[in-house]
Amino acid sequence: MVHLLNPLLKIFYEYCAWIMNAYKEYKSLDLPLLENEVGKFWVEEKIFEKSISTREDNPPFVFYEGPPSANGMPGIHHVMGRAIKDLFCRYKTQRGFLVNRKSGWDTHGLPVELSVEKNLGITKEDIGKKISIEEYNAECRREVLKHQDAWEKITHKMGYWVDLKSPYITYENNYIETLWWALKQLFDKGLLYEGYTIQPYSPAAGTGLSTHELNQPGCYRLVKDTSVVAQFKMVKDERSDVVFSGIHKLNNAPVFFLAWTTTPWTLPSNTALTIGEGIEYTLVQTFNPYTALPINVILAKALIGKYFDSNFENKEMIFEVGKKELPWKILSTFKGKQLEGIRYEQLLSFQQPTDGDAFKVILGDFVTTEDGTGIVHTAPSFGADDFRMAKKYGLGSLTLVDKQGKFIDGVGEFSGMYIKNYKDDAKYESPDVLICIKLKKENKAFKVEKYEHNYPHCWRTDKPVIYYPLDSWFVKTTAAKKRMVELNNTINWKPESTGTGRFGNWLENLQDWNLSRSRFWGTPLPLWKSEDGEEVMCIGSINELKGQITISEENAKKFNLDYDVQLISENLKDLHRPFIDRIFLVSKSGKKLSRTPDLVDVWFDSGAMPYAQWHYPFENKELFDKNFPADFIAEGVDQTRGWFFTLHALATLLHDSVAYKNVVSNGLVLDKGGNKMSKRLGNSVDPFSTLDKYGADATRWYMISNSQPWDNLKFDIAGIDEVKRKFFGTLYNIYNFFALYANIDKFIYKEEEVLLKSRPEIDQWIISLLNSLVKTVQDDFDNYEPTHAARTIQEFVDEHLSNWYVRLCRRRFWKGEYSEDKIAAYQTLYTCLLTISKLIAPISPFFADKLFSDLNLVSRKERFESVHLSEWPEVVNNAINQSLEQRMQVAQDISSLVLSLRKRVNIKVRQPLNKMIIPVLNEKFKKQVEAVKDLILSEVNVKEIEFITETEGVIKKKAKANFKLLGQKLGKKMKAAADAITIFNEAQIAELETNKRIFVVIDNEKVEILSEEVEIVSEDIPGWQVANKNELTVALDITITPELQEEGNARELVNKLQKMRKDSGFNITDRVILTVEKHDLINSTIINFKNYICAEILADDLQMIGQLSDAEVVEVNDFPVKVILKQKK
RNA sequence: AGUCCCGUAGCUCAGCUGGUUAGAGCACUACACUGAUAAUGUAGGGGUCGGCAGUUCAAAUCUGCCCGGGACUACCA
Repeated sequence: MVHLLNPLLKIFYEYCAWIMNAYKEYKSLDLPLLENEVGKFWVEEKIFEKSISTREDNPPFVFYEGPPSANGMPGIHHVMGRAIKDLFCRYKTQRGFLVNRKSGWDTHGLPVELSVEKNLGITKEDIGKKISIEEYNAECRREVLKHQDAWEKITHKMGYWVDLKSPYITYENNYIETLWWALKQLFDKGLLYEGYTIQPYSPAAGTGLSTHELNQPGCYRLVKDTSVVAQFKMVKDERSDVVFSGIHKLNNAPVFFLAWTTTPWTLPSNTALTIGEGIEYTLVQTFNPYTALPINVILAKALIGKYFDSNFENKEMIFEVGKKELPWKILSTFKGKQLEGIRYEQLLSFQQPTDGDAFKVILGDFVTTEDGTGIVHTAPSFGADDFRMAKKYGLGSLTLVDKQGKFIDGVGEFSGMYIKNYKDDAKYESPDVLICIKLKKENKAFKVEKYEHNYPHCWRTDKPVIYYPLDSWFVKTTAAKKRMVELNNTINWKPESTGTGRFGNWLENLQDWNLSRSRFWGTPLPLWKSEDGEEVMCIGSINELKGQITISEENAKKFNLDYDVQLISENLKDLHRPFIDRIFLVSKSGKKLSRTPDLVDVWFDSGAMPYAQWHYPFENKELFDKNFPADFIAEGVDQTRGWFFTLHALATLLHDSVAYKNVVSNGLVLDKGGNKMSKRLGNSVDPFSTLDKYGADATRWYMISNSQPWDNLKFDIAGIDEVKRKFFGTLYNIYNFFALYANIDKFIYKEEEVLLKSRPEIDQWIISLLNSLVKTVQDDFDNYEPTHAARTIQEFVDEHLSNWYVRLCRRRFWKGEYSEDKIAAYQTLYTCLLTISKLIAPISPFFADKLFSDLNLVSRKERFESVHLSEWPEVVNNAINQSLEQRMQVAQDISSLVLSLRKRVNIKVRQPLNKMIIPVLNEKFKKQVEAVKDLILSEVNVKEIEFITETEGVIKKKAKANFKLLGQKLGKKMKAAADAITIFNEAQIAELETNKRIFVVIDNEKVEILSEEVEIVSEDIPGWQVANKNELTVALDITITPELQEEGNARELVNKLQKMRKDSGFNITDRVILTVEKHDLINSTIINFKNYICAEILADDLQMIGQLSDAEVVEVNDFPVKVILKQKK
């Protein structure tokens, strides 16, 4: 790897490699360096482009890129999201699909505007005054792609394959033109309409506020407002008979609804009272505390305690102003439902609504009995809930406050008063207070008090916000609600719950889509309206607009307008404001139409990307047809009601189709403590430095394997390190091991494939596992379950390939002739590595490609220059051998048991032992073990396996209930039966085995138990050290005979001498001469194992001498041996 | 407030349609391996499976309620 730093040296080495036909060997694993190199290779050889061009005629797999805003810097969560997108696109490419990946940039919207305002030190009010809209928008255009280079850098660095050369950009004219086309489609279908909506509005700033702005820190503040419980007088008629009939004849006092408000200024605009359908209300006889007039009031039963003292209940009905003892008495109770539709007299009748019914009781689901009276004062103009209710019941509204925040004319003494002190008037009197005084005097206020609560404030002016109806254009999504639900049911959501739950519920409660934004930098609404509001024209293309301009030119003189058509046309090169605002059109009836100044919600921009990215339908019609709908999209779960929704809504409305067939909504990336990352907290992870340090592959692998994409990821750098060590380190070691010996033996895969059945058992086994692996991984990717795929691959590499196959086969690679067995070993390992390179390619594209190339450049087995152009491995079903996999599992289990037994009695593996004993309960099991006997014996350094059967009489059997089978059969008796079975004696077990059934008495009832309902295991061999795992039992003969001791000593000595060789820096092939000082405890070992020792340490001579000076001392099983090891020249 | 997700060992996560010793990796401790070695393996300790009820012969798993973390949406008269 080091040599790659120098290009000349690199060429030289590659030349050498070519001449020598050798696999590259590495000194260390440096992922970032490797990725850098592979990344360059991709660029130079245009691998990404080729991955598309070579599949030109294949079926497409359509992917949509959700456009990021280049206005902000990429964060680590983008790496996460893009890793998911990338891996499925790469996988489908490997599966042979044509996967086009057009990138895109989201360029409009508030964040851009805010950052421009911050940069220029201006506020929204300055736009059009201190700075022209033209200059402002030019600034936005510059600002928005500020970080584009950073985005491109991270894209390359993380190995995200997306076509950056021809991105769609939402501010471009072509893009906007498609949006207009879409809007016109909706307009023509009658799905675009103008209406009121209640929005947070700052009278002081004279602007509506987005919820985004309202969520700025510090906007909600604790304030003290005058609150009032007002009395709304009930009208006595048929509807209210239910109430009046409950009043005793002697009581002639009027009946009032009590409703509480913290915004008394909205009371003149009241048009309804809302109650809860299921809430219980009471009619209470009492007095007005301020006037002492006898009254009857209605309020929620649950809230009586808030206004009445239980001490005065049912007291004599006498009261004077100023007294505290307010007597009260419950006359009757009702369910909310019974009160529905009852009318009341207007509280403050300055004006009457003209747009609908008013002053009646309605039902609303939002009413609670947590505070207030359980009856909600409803002013449709000043509350979103109120507005919704008004629409539902066809209620009229009153908007007696203007946009400056003052009462309009015709509100009596309040006319012209500001509802809050917006002008910082020192002598300001609050109409809230004045209204309350008035109500008190008129016997219409039941309780007035200061109330402290949280109320939103404008973050620019620090003044209270009000909710105010504003003109807006809507998309009538509710018209297609049913269809949207139906289509949604055909979408494959990952996870499913997001689709059915979060998204599904959202669709069920769908509201019309408010498109209007009163901003500057965004797609202008292509709507021109006459002054009287009666005629509206929607423009669907630039050509159409040009045509209309020509017509309007002729009319310009009529309207007395200075109209420079040439200038206007030139300015059409930019469809943004302010140019577009200067255009006026003429309606068919000859009215002047001017543009509605609103912009389109940016979510419309991105939701229309399937069409707009191709400038459809003005161009690329065929291309669009082939690329709609998408097979796959992926974004964060926070986009559920954002992009996922707008895509779906537009596709449904425009094409009666889904926009995407499969969608992965991934979770958030949190810090390692599970907190949201934020710059403020300083816990955000910089993606650049992370990728620089750990590499993209390790980062991607970590992200994908650590948690399911839709679970939040607790991002911990240490986890990446672990992945690097554990997974890539292991894989790298395996490759290096392979390369080392393959180069020595000049294995370049030229020989004929050794038939699978001619290969040793262990080769067949790993190939079997490998094919099972391919199958699993393929299924996982097909089902959009990348985490399981990654974990399965990881387990295969770690547990099976490295820790079992390579470890057990090491000797096959470095011992002996270049025989068929050796070739089989090479071929097997090669196949595993190459296949793995393909399986991991979607997740870790760099390392995979390097592995692929390193193997393939020598073998030339594949005709592809990159793994990403290669074909997905085919599952060879008849290579999968379940019983082989099973018996290898048995071998692993037995080895593990023997090792644990050795551990228990503290005998190291280097000490050979004579035998182990395995009880066999059936012939099949015995055959299984015998097939893998040699592997086990060499692995655990034991000389023999002895099988014992019950005929020898040493096995102690135990019975255990099969809960699943017996539980279903016995039900309540299960527990007793299980206990009975556990204490079966040998005779009972024997009976069960011979007769295949046994009867036991449980709860005084005879119960038949069949042999298949019981598991029989041998858990113990009396007198032996045994270990169990499931049904498996192993006993170990731990007797160390003098012969075994000597052999153990010999091995120990060899081990120490090998270490000496290595420490002395001898080459692997150097010959040596060994001299050992005589010692009673070691002499016989050396004599008996002389040949073995010499062979292992490559000694040509071994001498034993009485006294040895200048000797080194090595500890051999706790006694010191003096030796001299000399290199033979 | 509503909708959805998550809560299993100190940490990160597996545990399928309920079935009896609740698993892995990291970390920790001990030991081993030493011709894949700036690697690796084995063993051990460590868990009232967020809490409480319920269904069931049997609940980490199913149901309800509650608590905690998160996301989105809507906001309080």
